[in-house]
Amino acid sequence: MTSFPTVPRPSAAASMDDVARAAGVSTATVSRALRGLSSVSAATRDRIQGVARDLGYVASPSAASLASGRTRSIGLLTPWVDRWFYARAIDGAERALREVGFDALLYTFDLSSDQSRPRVDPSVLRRRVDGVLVVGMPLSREEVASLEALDLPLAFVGTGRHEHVTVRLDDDAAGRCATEHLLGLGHRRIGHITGPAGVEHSWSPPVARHAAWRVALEEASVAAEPGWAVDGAFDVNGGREAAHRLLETHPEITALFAASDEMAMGAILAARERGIDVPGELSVIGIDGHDLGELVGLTTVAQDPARQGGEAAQLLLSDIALWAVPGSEKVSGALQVLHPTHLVVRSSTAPPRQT
Amino acid sequence: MTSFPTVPRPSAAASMDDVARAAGVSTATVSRALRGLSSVSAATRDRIQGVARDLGYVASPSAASLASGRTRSIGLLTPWVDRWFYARAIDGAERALREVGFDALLYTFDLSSDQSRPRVDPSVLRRRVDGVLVVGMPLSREEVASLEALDLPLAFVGTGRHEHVTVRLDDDAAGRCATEHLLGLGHRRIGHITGPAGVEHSWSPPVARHAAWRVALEEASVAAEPGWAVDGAFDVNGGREAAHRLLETHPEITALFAASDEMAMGAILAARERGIDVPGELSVIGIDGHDLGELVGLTTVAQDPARQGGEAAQLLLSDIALWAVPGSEKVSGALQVLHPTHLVVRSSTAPPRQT
DNA sequence: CTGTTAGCGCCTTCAA
DNA sequence: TTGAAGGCGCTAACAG
Repeated sequence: MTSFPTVPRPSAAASMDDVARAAGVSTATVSRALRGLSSVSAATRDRIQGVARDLGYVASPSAASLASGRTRSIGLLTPWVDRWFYARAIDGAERALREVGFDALLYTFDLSSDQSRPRVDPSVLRRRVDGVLVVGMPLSREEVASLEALDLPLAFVGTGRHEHVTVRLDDDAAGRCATEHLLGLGHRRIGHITGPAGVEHSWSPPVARHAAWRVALEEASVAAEPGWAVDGAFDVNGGREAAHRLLETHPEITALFAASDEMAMGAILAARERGIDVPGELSVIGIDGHDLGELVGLTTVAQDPARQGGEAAQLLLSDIALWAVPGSEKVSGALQVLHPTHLVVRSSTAPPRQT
Repeated sequence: MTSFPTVPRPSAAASMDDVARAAGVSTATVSRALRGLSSVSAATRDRIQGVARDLGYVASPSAASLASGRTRSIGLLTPWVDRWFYARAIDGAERALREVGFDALLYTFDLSSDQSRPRVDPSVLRRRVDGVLVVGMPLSREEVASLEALDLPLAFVGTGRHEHVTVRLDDDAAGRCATEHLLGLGHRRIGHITGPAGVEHSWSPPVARHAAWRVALEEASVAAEPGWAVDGAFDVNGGREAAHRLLETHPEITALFAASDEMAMGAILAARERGIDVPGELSVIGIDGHDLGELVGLTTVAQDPARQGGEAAQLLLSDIALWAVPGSEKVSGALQVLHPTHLVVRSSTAPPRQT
């Protein structure tokens, strides 16, 4: 962070004093009236509101924060704002916050595949937000600890440990749904593209989906080859590369379950590049319900990230409301909210070709 | 409360007073040292920084804002955070701001096609941000006026009137590039899908691209039928519907230039639905360089919204730095920055079929 | 180069 | 139900 020039700025906006003077009351009463506290008579409240409107009065958030200790804003922590799930979750969260007059502060952190991401240093959030919403960011244990050290309400969307408030889809159900769709079509040799290698937390979406795939196969009495599951980066190119690897080493595969739609799209590109017909020779299914899945006729297990983001924001807000109320700190302590998914069948899946 | 082995948590809210006391100086000196003002000896500065670090001191943004009148944050105004251009522009802007320690406040506004969008009411921004960055949002004249009434530095990305600081691609050049690519392949009957009906501002991207299409055709001595240009919503379905209308009424078209990649993708879907081969019977080109254009082999004129967002943020920051400095208010007054584009040829365009 | 002194604009006890 | 007064934590003159 480099230093930034500072200069004085003229302020010409109406202050609470102006309103108080014009309404013939004290600033304390103005403050109470404008915040809707009950201890103000309806008559004076209305008068004050009228005066405030006429004067175009807008409270200074800085002054209010300084005096009250609450900022009415929350920090949105995310590695990307320009990916499908993240963008939609952020959108949902922002709308829910705006609804109740909370600001959304965007904090993106580099999360490159080369692990060189700067550690999330949440100290900048101190005194700046009333709570933190982590959007789909896989955090290390140390990062989570430093977030918790802020002693602020915390919520997670899309991924998160069980000891936190977390809103996500049911990864197990989604993974089974996808796999069972393929099994139901008659496939037996079903490959899987999971997330990046090295992630083994059970609360990580790709890990849970991977496990669901394995269980679904077992339940169908299909003995999965070890090589049928390959890892890849969680985007189109990651899916493409992974699919190439898989199809190279295991051409017997007739169907493929990718842990995300973007990876599934990558897999479809890879199949095309190898001259493999989808769904004639290879069925492909993903998870997400990506808007552009239709471009390649992608069958998928759809979710609604915006709703998840909105609900997580609301949970966070209620935690914030309870914050500092004695004896009620851990109300929603470790709440896990699982959002529903639904199968969207398009043209990337079909029964296996009879050979 | 019983004693319990707790993680050594950073001291609960060390204030500037604590740092001053521990360093044996006044708070004024701490303030100066920590902000990197030159009027502090290197020795005391280092000492103060050390003490601050040891104490885990983090300045209160509210107090700093209240005292200085500057918030070190900017408002990001946008209709959507979950569309390709917007998400990437926001990402670029956020990173540029974070770089210099500025916060990005996200403000989304509904911009539904039914015109029922709530007017942008910028009064909430008063005293809350040092500047406003409008991302690709077509604002009415009244909305712009109310923004200007804030008397804050203002910048636009992707769209904006000439009297403002605006960063965008060269719509004219991009539109010509796309059209001339089709002309160069030998097409003469070239349709165009522009933006929503009713928008006629020359500073609007779809309008400028439409004009470029018309001029390019004229220069090639092609007399465009009036019906060759159709309007549509700026997304996949808008493009799809528009393409259906166009192909229904003007089947003689052999190529199609859509004002955005998402509309172009929609057009490709429409062609598929009508059994029209792309590029065999119909070439399609868009503008954007959307990540997923590759899924349908979309030829496009690519831009980099993240860079545009970043540059707009920097221009805004320099305007903020100059704010209230006598005689320098309008330095970048009406700066128009045009970013380059480049043609990406894939498989959705080809010479017209010989008939 | 450093300290002193006032606020910035609001919230929040405490009294009335 | 209202008012008076004291901060919240920091910055910005002005001295020295």
